Amino acid sequence: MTTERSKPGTGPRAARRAEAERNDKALLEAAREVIATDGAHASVAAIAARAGVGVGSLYRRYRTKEELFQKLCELALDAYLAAAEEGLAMADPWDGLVHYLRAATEHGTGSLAPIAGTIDVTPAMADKNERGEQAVRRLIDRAQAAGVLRPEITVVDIDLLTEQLGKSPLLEHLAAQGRTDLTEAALNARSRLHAIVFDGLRAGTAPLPGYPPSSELFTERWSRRPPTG
Amino acid sequence: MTTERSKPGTGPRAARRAEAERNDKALLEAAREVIATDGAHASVAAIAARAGVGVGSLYRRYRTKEELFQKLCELALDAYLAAAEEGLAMADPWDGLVHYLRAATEHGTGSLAPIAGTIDVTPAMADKNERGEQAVRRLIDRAQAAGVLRPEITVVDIDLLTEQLGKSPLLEHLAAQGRTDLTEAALNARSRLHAIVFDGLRAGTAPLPGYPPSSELFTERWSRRPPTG
DNA sequence: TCCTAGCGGAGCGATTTGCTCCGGTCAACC
DNA sequence: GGTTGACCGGAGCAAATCGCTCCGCTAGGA
Repeated sequence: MTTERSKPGTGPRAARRAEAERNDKALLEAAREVIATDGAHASVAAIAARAGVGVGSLYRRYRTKEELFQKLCELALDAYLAAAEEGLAMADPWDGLVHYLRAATEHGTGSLAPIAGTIDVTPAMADKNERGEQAVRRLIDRAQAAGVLRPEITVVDIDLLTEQLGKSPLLEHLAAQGRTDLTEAALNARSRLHAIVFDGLRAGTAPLPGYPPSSELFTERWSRRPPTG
Repeated sequence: MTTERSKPGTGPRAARRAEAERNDKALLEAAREVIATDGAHASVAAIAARAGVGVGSLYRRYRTKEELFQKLCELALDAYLAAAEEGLAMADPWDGLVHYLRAATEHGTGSLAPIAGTIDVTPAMADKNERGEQAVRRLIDRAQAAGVLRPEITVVDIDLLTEQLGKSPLLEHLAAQGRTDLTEAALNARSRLHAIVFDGLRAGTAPLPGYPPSSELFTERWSRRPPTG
């Protein structure tokens, strides 16, 4: 990961390096939060301020705003993939699926959907997305084979559900207002909603209405640039 | 409603009046759509353009951008109240609740949540909100008394659920891209998700986790102005 | 003591904002 | 046919905000 020249790790300027790394983490998290509340209009100044660093430090690490956003997406896709694989590692198919859904919706990475279409899709993003999708597919197949997940549910259904639940207007709004005292209550409220939805996913109820959604619904969103401006 | 001097209704300048009314309708619908995609940053120019009118016409009807947004909120609250009363008029308690949820989530009025906190709450808004809340409470009580709705669900649960489902990132994004060809497929996909959630609301499953959410979660969002700027 | 990697943020030009203001249009009257 | 006047669309304004550059400064290592 690091190009080694003259003692890395605990090398000469190790303290600076550590600070830089902390700043990078803060930057990425701040970006997620600001995008969650401001959408694609999120400004670099707001992101830097929230991270507690100067805009200069931001631009030393990312050549452009778009590059930062792309990095953010790649990390989110990594998180999805990791969550799906953790779910697959669990013995119970239902618990595995719920584990994935919880991880994918509760970490806040779903909030960066608004930047879809405003940045270019890097090869890394496409690859990570592909691998994540396959893992989720396995998760679904396994749960349906065990008869615990409604049989007519598709990957697209789950993807759309993840996106719908990943964004929490309430939490984002409270965060923007600085009402950290209500965060715990809001998290509790959200977990109740999610529990309702998970129960709705269980097999045993009447078939869903309509037809299985096409995967085009998802791919088209990222492949196009915004509508001519 | 109109100050009558020299024949109103089919009066002398009736044609102009009709055009003005059409413009007003278009303006309100355009505002909803633009807010859905751009959030609170939605610009008056974008709204006017989407409505197909000049900004001048917008400002003749609303003295300020905030006034337009307030009107929009009042209309949305009217729609909620009407939907709840329609639900109460239905014989079956479950069908009545689902009717309300569908109406409240599918009309797109939920998308204006992002402007919460950016505009002042008018007395009319507070009143309409109060009456709507009471109607929803009756809807919930009735369904729980009939044993068809999970007994631990509260008004706040339902309000949060309405907000969560009211915003459709997929539909808004496709609309922003002008992909009207995919709208029907997106509507189908959304109705499937909603069906899943409605099934999750039905009585007969294990109790929800956590504790009933406090109503403070909702009221606080509207009562405060944004965090000092 | 000096060196220098990395820092924060003032400031740049370009863009976008909410809003005003005015010339043009068209149905209704004389 | 000419006049009127309500209503329209959008050019244009000052102010705010944008992405990004640049530079003076701080603080650890030699």
